[in-house]
Amino acid sequence: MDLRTLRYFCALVQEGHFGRAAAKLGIAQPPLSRQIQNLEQELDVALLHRIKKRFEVTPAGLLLYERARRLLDGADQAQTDVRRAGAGDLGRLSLGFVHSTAFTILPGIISRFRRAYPDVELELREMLHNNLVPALESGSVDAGLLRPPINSRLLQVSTLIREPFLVLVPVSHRLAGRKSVNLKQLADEPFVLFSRAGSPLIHSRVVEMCLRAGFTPSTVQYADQIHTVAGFVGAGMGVGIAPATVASFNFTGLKCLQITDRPAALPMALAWRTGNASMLLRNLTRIARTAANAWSPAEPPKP
Amino acid sequence: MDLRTLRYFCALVQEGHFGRAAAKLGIAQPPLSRQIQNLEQELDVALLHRIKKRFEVTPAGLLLYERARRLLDGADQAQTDVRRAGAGDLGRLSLGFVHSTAFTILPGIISRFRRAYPDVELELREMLHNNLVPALESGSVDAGLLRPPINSRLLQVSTLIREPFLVLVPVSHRLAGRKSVNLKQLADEPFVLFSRAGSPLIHSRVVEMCLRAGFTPSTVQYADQIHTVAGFVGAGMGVGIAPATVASFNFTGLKCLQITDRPAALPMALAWRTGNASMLLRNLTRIARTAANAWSPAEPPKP
DNA sequence: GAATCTAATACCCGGAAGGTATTGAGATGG
DNA sequence: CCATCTCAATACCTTCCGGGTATTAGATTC
Repeated sequence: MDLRTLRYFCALVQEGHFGRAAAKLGIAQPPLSRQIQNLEQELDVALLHRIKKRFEVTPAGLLLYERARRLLDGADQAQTDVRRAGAGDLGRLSLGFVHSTAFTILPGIISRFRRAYPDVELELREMLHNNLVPALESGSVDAGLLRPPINSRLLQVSTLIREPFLVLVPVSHRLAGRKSVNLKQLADEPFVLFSRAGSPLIHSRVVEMCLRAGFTPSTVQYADQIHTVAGFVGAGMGVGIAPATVASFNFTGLKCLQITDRPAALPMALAWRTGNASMLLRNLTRIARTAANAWSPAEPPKP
Repeated sequence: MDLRTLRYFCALVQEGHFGRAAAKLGIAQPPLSRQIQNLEQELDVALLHRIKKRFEVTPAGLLLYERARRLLDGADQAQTDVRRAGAGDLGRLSLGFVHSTAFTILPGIISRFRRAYPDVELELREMLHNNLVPALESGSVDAGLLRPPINSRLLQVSTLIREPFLVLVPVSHRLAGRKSVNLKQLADEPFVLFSRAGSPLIHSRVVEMCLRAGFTPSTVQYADQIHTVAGFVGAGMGVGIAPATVASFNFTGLKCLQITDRPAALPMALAWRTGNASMLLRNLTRIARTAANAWSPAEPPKP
């Protein structure tokens, strides 16, 4: 009992006529007659009540017809779904991300991906960097948004955006009126710094760029996240250095100034396991690059 | 995409190994490899991620596996169900019956049939004789329990039981002590008669047997149903003649006497449309005959 | 590096599915 | 009432697909 035979039987029941059913199926009438006979023989059931060169469908035949219809519909559906899954516009994709991406590149990726692939279930999981990397390696997460450097030979990394740093000063600060500033001008300022524990990468980058400018920042306060840093600076506790995303939040009480030293920007990357050929992933990386191109640090996330 | 191919693919996914899957399927390994390749080609989807002589199932493959499992299960189920339907122990059967059978042969048939064929939905429809016959002819009812004569060339009739008639007398009656009675002895009695309108067959039979015994029954009261007749007799309104089933009700105030004249018994038959080869119907007729053999007029219906 | 295991490839064979021609039984219409 | 038409079944042929065996190529293991 294969699907072709069932298709034949359904056509026959629908048409009520061997010749028309055969024509509809694109075959000749004798093969259809034989297939139906074989089916009846295989099931050992009279599906048709043949009476005077015509026939009516027996109750068993009617039952088979209903079941066969459902099976055929299911098979068609399965086929199209599998095709779609293979093309990457049906399925499930889990995307891990570190907290800071939620304010930069992630929203644009999500909305674009959802629009382009509404039938892909995009599972979003906020994770710490150090948990996300092994999750990617093990395959429990398909793709991850996180900051390089990523030291794993199993993962492929594609940098999406590079966020420049900005200097934050309270509105009352002597430098608040300027558009840009040289780091050396901040040598004697009290600093609100990203903490080593909460944001080790940014912490080291900020300290490093200050050292390169010739001074060690004198820390008045540590903070874990960008909002906290901005809040402290806005409260007049000191100056700060933060990724450019901070400008898009419109915090009150502070000004954002460009840095003439042009220290190395902070990259944000998409990472996935090497050899993952899934079209879902491929589509996500494409979408991510598109979103990255449309992203600008000073503006709120685009659709 | 036919069921065989899906079966192959499922086995492969389950075994995770071409050789073992092929062995399980009872075929050699090369044909299996080829079938899977053909399937991938037909769907234009990579179902397996082949990596170093081993493979893992892609998301699309996993989706196909799930769908295929369901389809295969559905096909198996359909096959067994259709076989059962063909054998007559799965399906739906409608049985029409006239009121009077509900106290005689019908209960035994129902309980036996339900026990023997629990998966056949037995649809019971009480109908008037004159509606039941055309319903049988049109096929809207598969079988009918009713009293001959049935004048329809389209229907086949099988008499199940023959109910003798009994005489009913009030307990205070002069004949109440006897076991049997000759009809002639009732010539001058007031009669409670089945009405011509409500029970034409019994009415005519009773009148006929009285005429044959040499008298016309003088009617004191008409009644439509057996309960009413028995009630009136029990109330002392007169004597009556009724089918033997009356004895099984244990009405108070009356006695049931056999009739030495032995008038023709009242038949009850099963009827169905000629040429209906349904196994459901065949099973029902067999059950009905069994139930009829076990039936006795004086006792309450047997299981 | 030899042995072994696994999937893929090459090639052959048999059977099943499809096609054409025909039959035979009913229905139809003049 | 007979000729014709219709429709499913039968007979027979052809083709192609599924399965088998033998072999190859690549990877792992001892």
